[in-house]
Amino acid sequence: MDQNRKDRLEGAGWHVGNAEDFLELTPEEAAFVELKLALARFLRDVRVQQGWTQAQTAKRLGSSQSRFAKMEAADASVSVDLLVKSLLGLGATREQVGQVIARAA
Amino acid sequence: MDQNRKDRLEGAGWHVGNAEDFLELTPEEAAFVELKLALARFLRDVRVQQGWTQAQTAKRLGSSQSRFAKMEAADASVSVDLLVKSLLGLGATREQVGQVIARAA
DNA sequence: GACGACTATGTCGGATCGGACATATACTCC
DNA sequence: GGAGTATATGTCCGATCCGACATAGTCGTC
Repeated sequence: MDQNRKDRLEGAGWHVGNAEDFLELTPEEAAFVELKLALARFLRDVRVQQGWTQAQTAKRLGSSQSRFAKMEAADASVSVDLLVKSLLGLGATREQVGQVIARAA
Repeated sequence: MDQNRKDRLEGAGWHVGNAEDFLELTPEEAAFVELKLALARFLRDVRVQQGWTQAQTAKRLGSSQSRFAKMEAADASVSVDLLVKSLLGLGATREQVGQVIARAA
């Protein structure tokens, strides 16, 4: 979010924070959800990069469009296991996955 | 395993392979279990480094000694989620976790 | 504004996971 | 060799996850 938008919202009585503030997560919990979000974003990147739809990609992985959508959304019902397995299944390397988690990507 | 040991075993009629060969895993599956093993080893390193027992560490994480033993053993009943959450709970950083995953075995 | 293609959300039944307990094994010290 | 401490293994059952289906929303194109 850019600073202008933040200022406008706060001027209108909103407080702009992040997931940690809002849900009162511990630092570890926050780190975990951010890690999951990073994997989810990378998953979308990989798919879009290859020009596939969610439905195509899900089928390729033996899953469904709806679950794949939840993966990309880092839904609470999606595990890191599933994200990592899916990424590896789409051809991402262990190194890439590590990079994404470490925050470099 | 060093080459001497390998030679001795093969001389005795054993074939020395790896999990992928033995269980006939696909490359992705193999990458996934190796990734899990790397996390498990790191978990043990972190604990030992700090001079704690499994029981102490488990309690600290709100788990049990038996489950923690399974984590360190990368048991099939242990998810990557649990390993990552535990590592973060013990103070490891997201960067460290990423490094461990990215690292060539 | 209807249609088609794509994505998002809600829900369910079966599958897997996780804390707990019991018990087994390994090692040390006396 | 018995006691104490640490780690490993097997099992149970409540909690969570996942594929699937249904359906709702979004975005073009006509």
